[in-house]
Amino acid sequence: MKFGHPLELLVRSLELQTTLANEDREAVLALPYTLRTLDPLSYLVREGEKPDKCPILVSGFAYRQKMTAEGTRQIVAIHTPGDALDFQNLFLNIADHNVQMLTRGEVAFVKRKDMQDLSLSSRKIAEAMFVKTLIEASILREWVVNVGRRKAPERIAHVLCELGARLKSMGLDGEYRYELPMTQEELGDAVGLTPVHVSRTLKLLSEEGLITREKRSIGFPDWERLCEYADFVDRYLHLDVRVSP
Amino acid sequence: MKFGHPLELLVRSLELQTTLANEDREAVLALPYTLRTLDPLSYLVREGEKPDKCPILVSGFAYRQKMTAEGTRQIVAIHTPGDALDFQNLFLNIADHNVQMLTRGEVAFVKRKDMQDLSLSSRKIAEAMFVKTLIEASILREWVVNVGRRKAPERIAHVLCELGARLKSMGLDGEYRYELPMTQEELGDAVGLTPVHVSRTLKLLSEEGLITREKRSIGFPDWERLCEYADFVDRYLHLDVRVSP
DNA sequence: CGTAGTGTTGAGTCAAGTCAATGGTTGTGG
DNA sequence: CCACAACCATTGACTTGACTCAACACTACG
Repeated sequence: MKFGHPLELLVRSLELQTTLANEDREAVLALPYTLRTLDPLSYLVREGEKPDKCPILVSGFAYRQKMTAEGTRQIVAIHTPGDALDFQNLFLNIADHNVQMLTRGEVAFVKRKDMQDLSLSSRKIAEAMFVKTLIEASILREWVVNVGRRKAPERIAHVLCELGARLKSMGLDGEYRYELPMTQEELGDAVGLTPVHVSRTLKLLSEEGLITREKRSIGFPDWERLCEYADFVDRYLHLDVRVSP
Repeated sequence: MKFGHPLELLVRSLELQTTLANEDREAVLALPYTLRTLDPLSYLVREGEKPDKCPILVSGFAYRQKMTAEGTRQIVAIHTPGDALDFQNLFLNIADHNVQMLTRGEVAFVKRKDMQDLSLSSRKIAEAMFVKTLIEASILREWVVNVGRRKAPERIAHVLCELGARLKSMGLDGEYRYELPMTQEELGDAVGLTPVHVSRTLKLLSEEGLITREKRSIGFPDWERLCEYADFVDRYLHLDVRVSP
């Protein structure tokens, strides 16, 4: 999929929940930015730092992460193209977690100041940003549930469902198949399991016929059944909910 | 601790991170509200519903919760007096989780419309609300880490630290002792453990001299040591961070 | 005084972790 | 173009942290 303007996906993402006026769309597309291609593991935000730029993911994947004192890592969010990676930093001065590239990909860096001005100039855009933040919080709540209360197979199935639903909502991948953008170790860090157990669990899921695998490409022979199995209900993604005008 | 006005704690809470002008403070205190005393388990927000009022916790404790299909419960947030319990609903139309009273307490209900008008009338207040939302998201990220990557003793110690730090920041309880506002079963639902294991773990923590217990009152003989043990670093609470003007 | 809601403790089980060896891929540099 | 290294995934054997089931004690309260 090709886009004329790197920020077009951001607009599309904002418009999933909010209706923007033409001038709002244009204001977003008029944002000055620097486009860079980054390798996996590149840091976009570092815990403890005060960032002055707002990165927007144009292609590839990124994730949010925190380390424990023991040295274990927990991935707390996965980001897909079109996601703004730090509305946070517009209003909080110190990053409380890290943001890194998951795959190779392009990022548009917008100056903190320009982003602030944009949100000040249009109430619609400010609202859209707020809504996006609320949805991120909603996803975090579901992750707490996932990690706190579901067993390994359901837990992994659940993130597979979430990723699939989110990719589909942005029109980013085929219907019932996508390329998992991470290693099993990273998947484990996202769901609070060890890589070994992730491997065994994926094997189990495909033995049950819930998924098919070919390298890192995951297929979903029966999407409904998998959602049922994983206790995946997409309400928390607020994909179809238009906010009142 | 006694307050003249039920919404005074909300103002104080907002002012932890933001500096409000006098007129902003007065605008908040001028909000029309209905004060009600609610029993434990009373629902303030129900998943799937579209709420038309914005509850603000005046006294007592509340929590956010989601149920899995299996019937297990996960508590995803605990709220202390002064917390607004749904800025969310100002901008998202369908609740994706439940909010309930944890203890008996008072709640001021503000009309959704009045709250929206307030956020429209003052940029400072809108910003303060946004900041509060971002901090809730930050706490959620730490909860994902807690539940996903820490073992039972550290995990429970961590929430004890968090509650202590938050209560202290609002001047709501003694220095190094507070009354735990929940049963061990509820504590377990907050950290993804069974009540039996919570009981054993609390016992272990007090045998290690990390906490003292008397009924539900928890004491902290060596706060620093407990924080160290629990890997508790309060940065994610953004307590002392004033946002730039 | 009985009952319901808590918290505690013990014994046994099970899910997930640990450690370790093996095999497949990819990419790189001689 | 091959050899090697680095990374990733898989599998087996064993350990352990947390769960389950069950019994019992304590308290508050009608």
